[in-house]
Amino acid sequence: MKNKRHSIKDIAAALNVSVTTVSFVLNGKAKEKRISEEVTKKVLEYARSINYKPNQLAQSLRTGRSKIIVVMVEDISNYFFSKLARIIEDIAYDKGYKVLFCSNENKDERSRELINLFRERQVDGYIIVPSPGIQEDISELVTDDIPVILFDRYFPEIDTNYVIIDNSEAVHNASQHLVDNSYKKIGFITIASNQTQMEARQRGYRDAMKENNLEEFVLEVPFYEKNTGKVKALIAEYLSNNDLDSIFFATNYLTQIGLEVIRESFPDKINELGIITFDDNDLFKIYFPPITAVSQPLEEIGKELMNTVLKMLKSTPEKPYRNQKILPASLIKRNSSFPNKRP
Amino acid sequence: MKNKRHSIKDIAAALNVSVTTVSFVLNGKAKEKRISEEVTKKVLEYARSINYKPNQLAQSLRTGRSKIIVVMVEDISNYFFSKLARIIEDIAYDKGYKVLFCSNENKDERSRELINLFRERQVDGYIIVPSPGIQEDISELVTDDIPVILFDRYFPEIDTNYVIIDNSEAVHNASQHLVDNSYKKIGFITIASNQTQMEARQRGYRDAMKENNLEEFVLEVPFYEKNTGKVKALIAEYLSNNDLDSIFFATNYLTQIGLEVIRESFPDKINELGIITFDDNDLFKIYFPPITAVSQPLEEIGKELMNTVLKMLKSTPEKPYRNQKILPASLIKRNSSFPNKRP
DNA sequence: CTGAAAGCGCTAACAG
DNA sequence: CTGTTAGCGCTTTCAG
Repeated sequence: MKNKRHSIKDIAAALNVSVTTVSFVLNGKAKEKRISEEVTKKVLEYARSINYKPNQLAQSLRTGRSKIIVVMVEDISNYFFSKLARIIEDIAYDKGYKVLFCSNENKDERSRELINLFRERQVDGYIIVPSPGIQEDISELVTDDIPVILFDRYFPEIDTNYVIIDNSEAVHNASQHLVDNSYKKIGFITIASNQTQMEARQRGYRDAMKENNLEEFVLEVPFYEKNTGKVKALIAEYLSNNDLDSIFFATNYLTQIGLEVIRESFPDKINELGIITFDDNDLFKIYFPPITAVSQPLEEIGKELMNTVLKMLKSTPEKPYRNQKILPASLIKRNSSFPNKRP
Repeated sequence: MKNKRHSIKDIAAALNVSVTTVSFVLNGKAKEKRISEEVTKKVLEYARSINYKPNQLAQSLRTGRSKIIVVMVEDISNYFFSKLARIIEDIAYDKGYKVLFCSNENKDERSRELINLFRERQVDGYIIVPSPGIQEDISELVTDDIPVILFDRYFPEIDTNYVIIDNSEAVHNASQHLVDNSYKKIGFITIASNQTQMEARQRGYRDAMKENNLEEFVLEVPFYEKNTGKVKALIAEYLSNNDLDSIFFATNYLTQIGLEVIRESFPDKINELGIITFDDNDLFKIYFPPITAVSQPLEEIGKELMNTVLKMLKSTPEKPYRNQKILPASLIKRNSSFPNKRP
């Protein structure tokens, strides 16, 4: 039952035409190359009948396109990225592309390794969440006319395509929402980072506080301490030193750690503290209390990203396809940000 | 700066040797083919100096190996699978393989599509979480001598490699843990499914109940109703009809839905109901109460899977590499299963 | 309208 | 010990 693969040559031989003709027909160039209706049909039918599938490898070698797109994110096991991966996957397979996912852990070293790895393997395009210091590698891709699009964050200094969300606006709105619900001492826990997305978020918070004449309480957790108990200690200290009535977590995993701290050290506060988190998670909905979250439009981001690379793939270096998209995020209001809905 | 790629021919020309020599040297066959030390060194050094990278595509076309492994899971955005993906990714890149992740949604149709898609693209090996009815497609892969390994569940009828965990044992232990903590009316909420892993889990529960002379309360949620509010209704109904003192959720997403139901319809019960879930999640740790979970050894599963495909890739049809591994799961005990640790 | 043939970059059998 | 050469399967130019 091992149906040996058919090649274009087999078809040509069986039908007594040349491989050229077969190739033309199969690539939809019959009209253009003015192949007779008759032959065209014959080839098409025969190809169907033996269930001919072109050898992608050979095709790639010849055309130089691998039909592979790389999606490099910070951590594929992160809720936000894995959900997005699911969406991108669907679009890609639909369009005949394969997608390689990989995680750079927000480290430049690893990002570089991965980019080099994939450059060697003639990947067609890159969708990247860039780690802080890889502008150079990114611009190299750009100058080499390799389709690359950034998302989640970008480098203002270099002219690339990107899809991001309006972080400052989103955080600004969400902060205002806390103010509207009469929270007065609003803390903002974020990562010490000068990446665009984190800076924008902090700006959104600070602006909102200023507009409302409220004091700013920002805790910047050093980035390299991710995963360590030190972050917990820092947050715990921050919480006891400031008598906050609400907290805004600027990122997914800080929320997790923060909630852990609250659970362990201030369990009674969980039902009075106002809480908002950046990036939603299925489980926040069912938390006690359900947690208000800034939610990124995953579906839209995924589509925008894929459509853009696809278009870039089709464009020429002379007239490149440009797309720098800023999408709005939405605020999903749950009990954790309404004092009157507590406990 | 656009450093045009170097080919093996360039090297040969530059060094005045033949491509064969270069190829042999570069493939580490210098010794075997008895190439002189001198030439070997010369080639190696020159290759280094121009930063030569072989064209994988050409190599693949020639050798028939793409160096790509497919990992097909139910849903890559599921916590369990995405964490695992992260582990597999690391091992694969380390070994010079690329990994393609894809989600079959536990649907046969989609599984088949994907398998066909990848067969056309000469993928080297498959790591698969099989949907219920694709035994045939799997055995086809097996009889065609294509490395495939199943995990999470398997088909007893066909002789494949697999990596699974001891589901019945794990659930049995966990159930016993509830009994030991003096829960008497223990409910078991699962999916109506005859897949091995679900059957084993239910068996583990039932056995434990029998051994302790406790009544069995099983709710089987029809599979196709995943994602609908109907599941919620079923669970709500089940909970009001049975005055349970504890619940065992047989799967990840049932826990989420179940907790949602409890939150919405029986909020006061959250602090008395004993709760255990199958498959951990970072957020269960910080829930109120923290939720006891059966946790699969992700790291081990990932390693076992990758090592196995890699070995299968190296083995011949005559002496295939066999590996059917059953790993133990562990119970992470948290407050939700201790009546005395509840407020 | 169709075919011959070159060649993408690499491997490996065969021949010195 | 090293080189010649025939492909892997496909696309595409050029020549009828």
